[in-house]
Amino acid sequence: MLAATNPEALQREKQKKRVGLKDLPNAQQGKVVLRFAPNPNGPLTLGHARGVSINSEYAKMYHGKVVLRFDDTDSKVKPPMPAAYDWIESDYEWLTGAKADIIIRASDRIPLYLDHAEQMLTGGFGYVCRCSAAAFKQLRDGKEACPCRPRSVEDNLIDWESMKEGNIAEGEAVVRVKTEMDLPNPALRDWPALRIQHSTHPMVGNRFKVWPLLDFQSAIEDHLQGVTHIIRGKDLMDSTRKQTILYSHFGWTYPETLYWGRVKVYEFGGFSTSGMRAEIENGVYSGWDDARLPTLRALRRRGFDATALRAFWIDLGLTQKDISVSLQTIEAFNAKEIDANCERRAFVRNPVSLELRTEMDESNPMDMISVPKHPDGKIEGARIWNLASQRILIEKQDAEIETIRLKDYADISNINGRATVQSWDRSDRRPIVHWIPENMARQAELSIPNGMKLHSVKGMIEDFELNIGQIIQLERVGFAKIESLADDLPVKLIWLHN
RNA sequence: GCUCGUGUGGUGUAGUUCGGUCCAUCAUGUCGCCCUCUCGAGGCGACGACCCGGGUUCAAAUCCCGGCACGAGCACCA
Repeated sequence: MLAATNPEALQREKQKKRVGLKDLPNAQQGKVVLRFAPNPNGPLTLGHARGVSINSEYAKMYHGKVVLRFDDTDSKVKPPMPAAYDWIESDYEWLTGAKADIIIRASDRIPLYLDHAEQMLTGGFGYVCRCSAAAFKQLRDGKEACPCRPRSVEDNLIDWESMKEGNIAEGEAVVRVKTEMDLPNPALRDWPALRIQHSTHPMVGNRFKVWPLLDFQSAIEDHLQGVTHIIRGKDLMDSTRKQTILYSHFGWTYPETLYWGRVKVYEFGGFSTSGMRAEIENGVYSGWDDARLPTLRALRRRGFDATALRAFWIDLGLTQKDISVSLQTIEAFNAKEIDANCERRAFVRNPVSLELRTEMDESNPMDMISVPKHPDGKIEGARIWNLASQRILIEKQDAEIETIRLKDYADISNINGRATVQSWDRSDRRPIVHWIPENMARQAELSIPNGMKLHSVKGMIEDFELNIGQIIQLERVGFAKIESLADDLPVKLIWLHN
């Protein structure tokens, strides 16, 4: 019966998960222009990485471009940080493997915005408003137009010139975009486009007295750059609506707009750049690359891989849900990415020294052994261990077990600090432990970020071809990166993940 | 309060446009087993979800109505 009504239902296939990002609406190959527009008030964080990853991935899918735009039009509330421009450019490059196609700073382009503001005034779809913010809000909430609204273009232009000259004090005037005053959403009614700021901008000084607000600057610049698709947080949905009104005043077509929800990573909480900045200044954190911070610089320092990070964000995709993810998931992506490139080394925490009694005989005269750099042979070569000293180190915990197998070497019994070889081959199912010959061991300190704290684990590391910056997998411990190798000091390791 | 948005296993995601191929995908997680050599690795397996209530229909995760929950915006910040 089913066969008659719906033949295909008989041979149902398991469905597949779509891989990669959804198609962009109304996108043409080679013509897509996207943008990533951070505020340069610090380096990029894990949260920004979502924007960078998704925008650059779409650009790749459609052979389009990404505009990296610094939205630095406020020098009072969120003053830009001069060093952050370069940081962000290099963070972007690290993450995507290439520089952004176009890089611009809003603060370099103020005349363009002022010019459009003037067009708006001349065109009669904007006006200079001299009401106080509070007074305007009250009128707006009552759907009433403010007294400045019906003034003539000429009067507006006169005030506009005074604003630009610096003859009107901050807060005394603002340029508004005309909308319907009875719009259901009060946030949209005659929204402010430019305001007066007499403070000094760190990049361009005090050349300009009038500065555009984000909604205006961003709208004009998107048009100037030919942006076809905007991907932004859903907290900016009202921006889209405001800007759409402005676009129709100018006779432009608004770009396709997509949104994402808020992301929280359990281990880090939110990502407030200004919050981190304050904590760094207070000495709570050592710097932007402090291992406890969710900045890209900190993650990079710990050994997170850019490809893995991108893969993680692309897998999450673009949804409007507010989500909480675990760092563990990111770590799983990272482990998959780096495992094949990480050599293995032994790191013995809380080392206990044992005397190794081998009773060398014909069958096993070796005092040199070789252990693979990677268990699957994904990395060529071996680590050569010299057993001349006849003393070995194992972890205290492992020393409490009487019969163990020294990984890649021998089954032993451990009685009163004496390790006696029982068999070279694996003879039973005793636990396998990692170990190192004492003469191959070097002091090391592993630093493990754990929430707000930074734990330190001391131990001895296998001293075989260690290099600064190298990410290794400590056998039975996890991934770590070598931070420093000073001659007389313990090797410094920074923890990555399991 | 007003405006807007979102609800699929512990977490994240696919599927929702055009109802049947979905007793619902994949990843992560948890648990278990295996391992001729990392028991915090690797292999295998199991667990676990369509917010609720109605309606339309032969058939609803998918369409309609009504609830509920959560989130965001309502700055002369970005």
